[in-house]
Amino acid sequence: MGTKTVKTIEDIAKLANVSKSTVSRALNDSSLINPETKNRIKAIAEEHNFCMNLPARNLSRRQSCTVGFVTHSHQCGFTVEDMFGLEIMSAIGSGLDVLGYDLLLIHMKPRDNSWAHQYFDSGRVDGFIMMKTGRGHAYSKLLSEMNAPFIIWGVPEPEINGCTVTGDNLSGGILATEHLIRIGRKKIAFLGGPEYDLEAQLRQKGYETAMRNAGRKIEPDLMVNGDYYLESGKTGMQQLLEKTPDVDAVFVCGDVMAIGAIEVIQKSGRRVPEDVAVVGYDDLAIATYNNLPITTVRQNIQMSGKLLAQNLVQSIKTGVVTHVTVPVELVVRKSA
Amino acid sequence: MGTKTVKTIEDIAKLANVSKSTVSRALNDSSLINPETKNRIKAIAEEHNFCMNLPARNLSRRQSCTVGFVTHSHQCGFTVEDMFGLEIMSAIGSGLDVLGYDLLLIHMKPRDNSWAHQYFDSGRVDGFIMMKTGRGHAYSKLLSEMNAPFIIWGVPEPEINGCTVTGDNLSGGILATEHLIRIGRKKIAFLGGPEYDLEAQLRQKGYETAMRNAGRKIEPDLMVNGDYYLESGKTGMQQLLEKTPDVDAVFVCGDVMAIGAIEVIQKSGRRVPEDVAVVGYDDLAIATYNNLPITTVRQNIQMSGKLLAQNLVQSIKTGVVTHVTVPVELVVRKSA
DNA sequence: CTGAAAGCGCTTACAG
DNA sequence: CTGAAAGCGCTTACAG
Repeated sequence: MGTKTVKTIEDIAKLANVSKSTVSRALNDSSLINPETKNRIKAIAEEHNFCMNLPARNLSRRQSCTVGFVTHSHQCGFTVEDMFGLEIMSAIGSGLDVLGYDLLLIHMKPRDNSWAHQYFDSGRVDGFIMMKTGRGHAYSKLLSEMNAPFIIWGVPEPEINGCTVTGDNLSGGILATEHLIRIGRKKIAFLGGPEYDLEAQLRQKGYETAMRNAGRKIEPDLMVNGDYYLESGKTGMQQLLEKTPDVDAVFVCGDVMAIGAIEVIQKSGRRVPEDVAVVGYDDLAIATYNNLPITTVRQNIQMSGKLLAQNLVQSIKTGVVTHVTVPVELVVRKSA
Repeated sequence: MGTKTVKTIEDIAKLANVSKSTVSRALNDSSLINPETKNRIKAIAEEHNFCMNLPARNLSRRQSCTVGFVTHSHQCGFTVEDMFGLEIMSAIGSGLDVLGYDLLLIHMKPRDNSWAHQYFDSGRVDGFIMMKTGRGHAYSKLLSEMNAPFIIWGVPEPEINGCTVTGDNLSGGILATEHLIRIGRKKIAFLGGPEYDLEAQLRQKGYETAMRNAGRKIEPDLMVNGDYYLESGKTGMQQLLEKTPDVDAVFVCGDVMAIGAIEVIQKSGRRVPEDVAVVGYDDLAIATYNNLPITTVRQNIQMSGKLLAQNLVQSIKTGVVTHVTVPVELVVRKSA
């Protein structure tokens, strides 16, 4: 509770000698209002530093102008998805701000699907934003059944009937691989994501495309799957080194795994990038801040956040379902 | 809008053949209600998957059950405060959840103080959480003038009249330094924060305390200020190496700066930790994920988030202003 | 224990 | 162009 005396449109109405209907219209820039009256009212509001009660307005309009960002609980420390998600969340916030929407954090607990009802049916949020996860389908179904607008960061799939925004994974894979080819590497390996992961699949496709375009063979011994965690970067790289000791480059599907890979390479007595060049993916903060700054494929996080915001709000307002792909770019640092 | 037919307490009232007052009381576990009636109503609500409209309840109760987490815009990339803040935000979310409060993200723009009015006077949030910044005082004053409850992550200061939660910086400094002494280092340097920063001051005091306790001299040549950014870790370490080439350990006031310091040490031809041991501060995700995992002082982020949540809500409800210090612990990894 | 009524602070047909 | 009135979906004195 503040200490101000002018707190409702009724207070303004009295000061301006009009009805609160008129104040409401003036403050909402209704075209029905006499311009002079409107300006007079606005001036009074301004003078008193008036802020309309938003919950009341929202109740009346039956909307919340708020969207929920769905996160998992971070009890067990951070994963890549968390880090990437955290960075993008910030961008989403800016994007929503200019649209007059707010961002609410929603923590969903492990085996609890009640968050969707709790936040949507209660009128707390008008829609949801979530990062793609393995269980994306389940959540997507849940939300569709509730008729809740939502948008997902991830590759569009037939089963998911909400909006999507994703990076251009195919181009990303090509860019990374072409860079390694360009700097003269002969045995270029691929350290991927989980098999079911569509983003990783596309990055792999990019890798294969670039290899073929350069007249290279795709060798199964040069390809291994990871799961985006640090540990899998280490074990994956270990395997690659064992199968192909003279490997001289690796395109790793995530920056965190790339860090693991670099560690293993160095431990094996090889130098990065001299003996083995490493390209990562995502351009997380740790890519820059790592001891050996990582050459990586940058996802345009600012633009992605903005698009997630805009397209979700559009979907809330009109029901239009969109799918967009955001361009990526190669950022050359020291690891390749 | 969902597709359900039972959406208001009035719908439930009809089904149960009672008034909506009674439904309201039953669902709110009022002691006035006949237990049988209460159970009957609850069963009906359950059966229809009923979710009360929270904005309406909040409007009626004149509260929002929402607190705002104030962040800066991240246009120019991440800084330590951002990374630490991001991690703690997640913990705050969990903490608020069990109290029935929601977390709203507030992006404040560079030279714009309107966020406070916009979110508080509009009834959008009941209070604020913010990370300590150089301009903490200004914001603190702003919020106090509005009578807005708030809590700050940072060292309490007379000018700041809201709640605070902070790590035990003094102990942190002692722990880090004692570790370096214990592992036999002779020339232990201190790479601090900005001079005005109270947290860094306390860490420095911890360093000095541990040094004195061990009968060491405090040598100005072994101490230099940084600003938490990567770059200052590099330049700071550079200076230390020039002033004291045989420095064999450094306590760095932040993990990001520690990464910069390690890079400079290695570039100078020295090994970490063999030639120069490095202890960081914060235990950010990057401390683990760094190429050379960093020995650091862990701030208990989970507990801190929980306390920030609990004490702010308490302050909202009762006006009580609290100041708490959270214990820290040393995490030994590879850099020292 | 329960209900009718007023109220939270807005918006918006409806009437003028 | 403006206002009186009903309504958004709850809560909570007040009366019984």
